[in-house]
Amino acid sequence: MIRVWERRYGTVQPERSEGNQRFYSEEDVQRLALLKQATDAGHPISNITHLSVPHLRALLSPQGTSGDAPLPRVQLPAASPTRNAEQLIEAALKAVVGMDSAALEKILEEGAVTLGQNALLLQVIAPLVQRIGEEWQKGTLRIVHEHQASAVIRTFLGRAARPLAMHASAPVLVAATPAGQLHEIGAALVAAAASNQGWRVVYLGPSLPAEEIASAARQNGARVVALSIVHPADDPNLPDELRRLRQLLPDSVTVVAGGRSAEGYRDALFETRANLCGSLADFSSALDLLRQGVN
Amino acid sequence: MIRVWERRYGTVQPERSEGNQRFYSEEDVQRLALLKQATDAGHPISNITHLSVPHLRALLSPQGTSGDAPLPRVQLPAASPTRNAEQLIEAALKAVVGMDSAALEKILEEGAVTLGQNALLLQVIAPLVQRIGEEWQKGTLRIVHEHQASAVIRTFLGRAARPLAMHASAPVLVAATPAGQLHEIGAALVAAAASNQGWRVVYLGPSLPAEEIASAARQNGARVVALSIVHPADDPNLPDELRRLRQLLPDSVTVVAGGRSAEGYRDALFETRANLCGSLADFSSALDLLRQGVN
DNA sequence: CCACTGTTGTCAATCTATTGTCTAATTTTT
DNA sequence: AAAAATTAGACAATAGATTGACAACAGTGG
Repeated sequence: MIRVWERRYGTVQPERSEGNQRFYSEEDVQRLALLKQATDAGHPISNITHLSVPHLRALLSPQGTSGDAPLPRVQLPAASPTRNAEQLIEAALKAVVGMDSAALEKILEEGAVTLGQNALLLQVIAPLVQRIGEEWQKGTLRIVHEHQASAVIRTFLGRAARPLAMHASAPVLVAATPAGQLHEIGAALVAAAASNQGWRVVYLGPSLPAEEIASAARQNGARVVALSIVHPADDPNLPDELRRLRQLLPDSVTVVAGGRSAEGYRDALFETRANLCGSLADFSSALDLLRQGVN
Repeated sequence: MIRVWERRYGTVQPERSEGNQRFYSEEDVQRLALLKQATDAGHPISNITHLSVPHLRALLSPQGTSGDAPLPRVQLPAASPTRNAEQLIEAALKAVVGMDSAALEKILEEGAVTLGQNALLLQVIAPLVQRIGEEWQKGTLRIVHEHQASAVIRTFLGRAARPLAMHASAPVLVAATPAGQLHEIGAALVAAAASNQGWRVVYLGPSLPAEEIASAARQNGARVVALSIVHPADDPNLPDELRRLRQLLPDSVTVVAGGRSAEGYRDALFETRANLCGSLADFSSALDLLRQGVN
C-alpha cells in the first residue's frame, strides 16, 4: 500500500540503501500512520497525500468525529502539468526580475499544492531566497527586486505558518533576528518550517535586542530560540548581543542559528552554545532532535 | 439534483480536476444552498437559476413568511455579540501585551467579517498601529510587543491585499518606505487600503533608496508612489532622499506621504510636491481623487 | 372533465477515475 | 538457500460523470 502511494502520489520519498531498499524516517512513519487513519475516515488519499504531520493531526483531531457524517473534500483542482522544484525556482526567478509579484505568488501556491508545504519550504523557497541573495550580491538583481520578492515571500510564509489546532503542550520556539540584522526573511522561513513541524511559534520579526528576545522566550516558556543572521556579516555589536542573549536565557533554552552570514560569527555563536545550521534542512532535522529532548 | 440543474440551466459551472471531477467554489456552495431554500419555498428553479448570492438572500430574507411555507434560515454563526471597532482595538491591545498572536489574528479576522475590510483598515488597524506606537514611546509596551504585533498585522495585511481579478487597466501604486525607515507596517497598511480601492499595488517593503523606488515606479508605469515615514523622525539623510526621488520620477507621478513622523520632514516633502496625509482616511480619499485624474 | 404541453424531481444504465489488493519476476538481505 | 524487498503490471470495488427515460404536477384549450 505504502509503495503504491509512493509510486502514484509521491506521498513519501524515503532514503535508499545501497541495495535500493527504503529507509523510512520517523516522520514518514508518523505521517503514514496518520494518513491511514485519515483514509480510513474516508478522506481520499489523493487529496491529503502531501499534508504534514501537524496538518493531519488537525484534520483528524478536532470535531470531525461527529459520527458517520459525510466527509469533507479538501484541495484544489490540478490542471497544468506539474513542475518540479527546480523548474519552480527558475520560474520564480523570472517573476522576480519581471517584478511580477502576482506571478511569484501563484508559483509558490502551485508548489504548495504539488509538493506539499514542507517540500516547498525546503526545496523551493529556501534555495530561491539564497539564489536571490547571490544574484543581488553579484549585481544581477537590483535591490528593488530583492525587496519586492522578500515582501511576497514574507506574506506567503505568514500565511503558511498559521497555527492550526495546536496542542497546548506543543513545544515553543521563538524566531527572530538579532539587533542590527534587518533581513527578516530567514526568520520567517524558520518560523514557517517549525510551525509545519508542530512547534508553537512565537514570531518576533527583525532586529530585536537580546533583552527583548530573552523576555519573549521566558514569557512563553520557549524551548528553542532561532536566530537568522543574513546581511551585515561584520557587525561589531552582534557578538556582544549573542553573548548577552545567552546570559539572559535559562540554560534549558537552546539557541539555534542559521543564515548566510552565521558562519562569520562562529566564535560568538560557540560561546552562546548555539546550534549552527548550514541549511533549512539542517535546521529542520535539528528541530526534530530537540523536540525529543536531546540537547 | 445539482448536476441536473447544471445540465439543464447552467446553474453552476464548477472547475474540473484532471480526472474530470467537479470542484465547487465556496460561492457555488452558498448559492446552491440558497437555491435549495428558494425552491423549497416554491420558486421555480428556472426563474432563479442565475440569481447571485445577494439576490437570493434578498429573495429569501424579507417577509417571505406570508404563508405556512418552510421558513428561510439565516446562517450566521451568531455566537458572540459583535464587537464594534473600539472594542476590537481594546481586545487587540490586550492580546498584544499578552503576546498572544493567535488571539490578535482572530480579532482581526472577526473585524474583517463584521466590519468589512475597508472599515477594518480605517477604524481598527490604523488606530491600533498608532496606539501601539504611542504605548511603545510611553514605555508601556516593550519592543517585543511592538515587533510581534507588527509581524502579525503585516501578515494579515499581506493576506488582505491580495488582488482579486484585477483589470490590466487599473492604476498602479508603488508602496514603500524610504531608505533608513525600517518600520514597514505603515507601507503595508497603505498597500492594503489601495488594493482594496482597486489599485494595482506594487509593494516594495521597507528602506529603499530613491533610485530603487523610482526604478520600480518607472518599470510598472506607476501613477502614485506612497511613502510611509514613521520611526526615525530626525534622519538627516531623508530630505535628500526625498528630493532625489522627485528628480528621478516622471512629473506625472504623484508622491503621497504619511505616517507618524511625516510632519517632521514637511519642508522636504513640500519640495517633492508630495501629498501629505495625516491619516489613513486622508490617504484613502486622496487616492480616490487621484484615480479620477486630479493631481 | 379530458387531452396536451412544459417544467421539474428522481432513477437506471453505462462509462470513467480512483484506489486498495494481488501476482510475477528480480534483487537484496539474512 | 530462505526470507524479504524491489518493480511493473493487472484487477476489482467503489464513486463520480453522462445520458436518457419517466412520473408528478401545473397550466392551457377544448
